[in-house]
Amino acid sequence: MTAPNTWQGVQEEVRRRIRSREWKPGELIPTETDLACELGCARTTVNRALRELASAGLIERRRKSGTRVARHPTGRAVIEIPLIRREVEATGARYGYALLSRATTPPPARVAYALGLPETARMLHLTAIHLADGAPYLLEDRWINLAAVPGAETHDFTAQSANEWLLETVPVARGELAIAARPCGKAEARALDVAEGTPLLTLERSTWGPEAPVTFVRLWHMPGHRIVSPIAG
Amino acid sequence: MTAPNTWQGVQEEVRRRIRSREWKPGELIPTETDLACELGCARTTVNRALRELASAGLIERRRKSGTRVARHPTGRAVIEIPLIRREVEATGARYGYALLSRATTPPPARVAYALGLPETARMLHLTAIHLADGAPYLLEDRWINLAAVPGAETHDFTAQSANEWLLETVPVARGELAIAARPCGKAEARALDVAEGTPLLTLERSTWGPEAPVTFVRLWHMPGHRIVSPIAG
DNA sequence: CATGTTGTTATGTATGCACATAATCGAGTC
DNA sequence: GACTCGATTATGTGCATACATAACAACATG
Repeated sequence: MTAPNTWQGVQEEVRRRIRSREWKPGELIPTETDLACELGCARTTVNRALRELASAGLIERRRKSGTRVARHPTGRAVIEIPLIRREVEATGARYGYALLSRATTPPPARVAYALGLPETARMLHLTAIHLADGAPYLLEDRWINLAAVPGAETHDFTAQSANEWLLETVPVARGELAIAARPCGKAEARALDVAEGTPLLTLERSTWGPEAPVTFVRLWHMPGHRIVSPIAG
Repeated sequence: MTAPNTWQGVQEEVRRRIRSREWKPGELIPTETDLACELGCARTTVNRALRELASAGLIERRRKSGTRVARHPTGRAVIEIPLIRREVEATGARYGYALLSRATTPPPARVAYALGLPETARMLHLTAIHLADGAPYLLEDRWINLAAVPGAETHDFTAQSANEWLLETVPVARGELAIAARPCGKAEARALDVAEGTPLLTLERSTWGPEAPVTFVRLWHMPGHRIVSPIAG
């Protein structure tokens, strides 16, 4: 084995030794210093290679104790959350958007709970549909916390989706995603032109700004929709 | 603002400037050298901070052109894929497992297609149920490529789930995850004790070894199951 | 005008060194 | 024996420097 001399090379070599069971799960691997010496590169280089492997979950590191091969390499899938418009356009289809309803009302319990807001909070409730080549693609059911985004009250959402407007307007600090399968209700059936009760994939996103909750949105996908992503390992 | 002097500090400062719109979306930010000078640290430190921000999607970097704030900060959710046993035990419940069926048959078209195998391939078909405190938790419908994992043919899967055995036995190179909502079929209804047609969340995983496809598995979750994960941003 | 050639520049990476930090081990003390 | 406290050690990080590489720009040449 010639010296790789790049952190990618080192990483590949370590991956190989793990795959080939040369280093078994749970086993301690050589120290950074030893590896650097063996592979003929600097410790910094080994460090970077191992650091990324650790964040990928392939190895576990603890100061002083050393580095060991993860016992149960817990795979992780990274799901990208693009703009819906981009998602549609990426399939080659023409994107369309229409606002279906708009109202300022207190949130239902499930929304208030998800955002940690009182049920008396003033919120803007929007429903909108996203189209691909004129056909329904996605139904959006959104609640915006007016205390956190006062501008939303006067903004016109008929041309641009709340999705895009919020991204441009409000800095997002953190969020949470929940994926579930739900039966299509009456309202969704009408909007998506689907039989009531059809299993639909729904995504729920809660997002928080630096201080206050910003928005909660439930997205209803069309029947058969799949979220696909590679698994890192 | 005192000099942070750590890459986390630099990162936080950059995040702050982006959040506060001091650097606007699409805008070019100072070069690493300039930032290092301004913040009173080495370029290496700035580089690390920016590198991680780029991989988080908050900024976009190109050689020579420089670094700019991402126009549409594409959030990403990281879904952990733990051992099912661990997932159950993490809820505090007692884990149980039972093999339901076992057969060596050629794969149906959808499985062959997902793995890129001919429909004449020899595969081991297993169905099994995972229990939490004795109640159905998850139905597993698995296909194993016997050409890639010959040992599976003689292995006894009544005690240990294929999930765990494969993880310990076969090195995994890459995989793909697909999430969908499906109506519960007749067989699933019987195994999970759920009404036929109920919307169920299904996960499909295809995994490949260094050379050949290893296994395809479809997991049927109980009604109402949610996959929850934080969104990085 | 089209096209290649050469600089310039910002990011990407490797290296040697120093010190920080956390965890572990073992000696010494009560 | 239990406990405290330091020595040891592996990882974590910062810095200065050097060179690599990609991309853009400006110039030169047919």
